[in-house]
Amino acid sequence: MSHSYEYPRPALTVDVVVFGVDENDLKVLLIQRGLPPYEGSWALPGGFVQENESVEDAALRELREETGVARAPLEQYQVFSDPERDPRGWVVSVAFLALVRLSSHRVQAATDARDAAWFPTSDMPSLAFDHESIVSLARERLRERVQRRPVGFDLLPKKFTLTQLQRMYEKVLERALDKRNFRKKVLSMDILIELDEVQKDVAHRAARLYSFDRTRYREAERRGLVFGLG
Amino acid sequence: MSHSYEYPRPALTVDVVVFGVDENDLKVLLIQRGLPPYEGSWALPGGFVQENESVEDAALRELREETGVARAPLEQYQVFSDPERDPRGWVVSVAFLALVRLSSHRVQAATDARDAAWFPTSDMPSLAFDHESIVSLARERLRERVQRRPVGFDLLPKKFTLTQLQRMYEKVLERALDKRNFRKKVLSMDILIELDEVQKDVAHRAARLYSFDRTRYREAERRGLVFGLG
DNA sequence: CCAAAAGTGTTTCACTTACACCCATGA
DNA sequence: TCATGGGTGTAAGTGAAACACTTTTGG
Repeated sequence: MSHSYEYPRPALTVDVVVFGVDENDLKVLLIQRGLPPYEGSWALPGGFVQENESVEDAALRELREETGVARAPLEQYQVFSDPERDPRGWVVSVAFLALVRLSSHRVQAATDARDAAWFPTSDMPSLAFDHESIVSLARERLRERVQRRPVGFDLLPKKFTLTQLQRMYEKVLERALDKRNFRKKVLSMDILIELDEVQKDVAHRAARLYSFDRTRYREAERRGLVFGLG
Repeated sequence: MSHSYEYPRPALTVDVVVFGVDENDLKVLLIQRGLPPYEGSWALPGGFVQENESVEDAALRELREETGVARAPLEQYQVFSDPERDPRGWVVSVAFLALVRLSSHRVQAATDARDAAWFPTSDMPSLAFDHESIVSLARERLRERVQRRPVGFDLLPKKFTLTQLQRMYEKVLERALDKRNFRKKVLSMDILIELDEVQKDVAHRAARLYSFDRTRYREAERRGLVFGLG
């Protein structure tokens, strides 16, 4: 390693794949570009990293600026650095995935973006740059992640039914799960709080609500629990 | 995202944590810096990414230049971007891990390096920059990786005994494994070729040699095998 | 009373774990 | 002949998977 100023430097960006789920779909938040290149195309939210911040800070900042999402668990998962990936020249991007409660956020187009909207993963427009590969790798990572870490709860409302939890897993994993086995397993981990509350406004028997208890999760983990679901 | 030339740019480097095992230890390849900052300190091999290459290319190139290792499976695992991490200023680094057959490589100090040597992970010097965190995260990743993907074979000679395989796992995972269960499991996957050859020059019964067959592994995977060991 | 989803246990099977002795070889 | 690691099988236990009916509620 020599003196850094001797070397040409890339532009450094972050791209964030923001996932949410509703009753029907796993969705990704996209923005429509307001500037060239790819003006008018849909793309991932993201932008340039600044000198006084880490890439994590930059991803959070862009998330706030472009989508109004104030805080979300973020995870860095891959650097995209093919020299040809950006027509403007040498632009290296760090990809993140973020999980949000779809219900709690109203999206808002911001700087540089003409529009912002949620798209079901099953029906997405074609994307600018190499953003399609970035999204498809993100889905892969999310699938792995959700099975081994209790991150799926970040996609649900704070209070949820076991059926909502199961549906979320089924959408992320893209396969059906057995109801009884699923419930048995989740409950046996002892990481949920059973609330004295049930669903409202449903045209059938109201389901019990639960919430994820991170403290209990950490305790269970110390006692030897290995989280695994799906 | 706006025009990239409007933005300040970081220097971009790669750092490679090269792992090897011998009969005694899990080891990491380090170089002793020949230039400031941290002149004389031990550090990870690595260097600046060039404009016409991806970070993967850069990692491979640095590996070749600094250690003589021509090809090794490389995996990107984290970006380190704390603005304070490098006293020279804004230097963002992409960390890789690489697995090599210790026996097949003679290390050689190269450009910018005063010396290069293998250190047991249990007895490493203190390192330049944030390289200690980079190494400790790499060990974590290696542990996860080796249990879920057949990458450990890259640390062994092409022909190995089941005991060597087990010892390698034990060093990486830092725990003892049961001999009979380990053998049963590995062999049941049907991904090894049992050679008509045995160990040479040992002062006891010579063990049978095996080799890993990637083609068979891929077939087994298509048939539904989920690799898991340890 | 009907539609819709909530809620609940048992059996089977596969896999993991624990465990100890004889064998082959070279010194 | 001894020291050193090589090589082997079984039984018990644990966790995963398959599977269907009754209950509650609102409309």
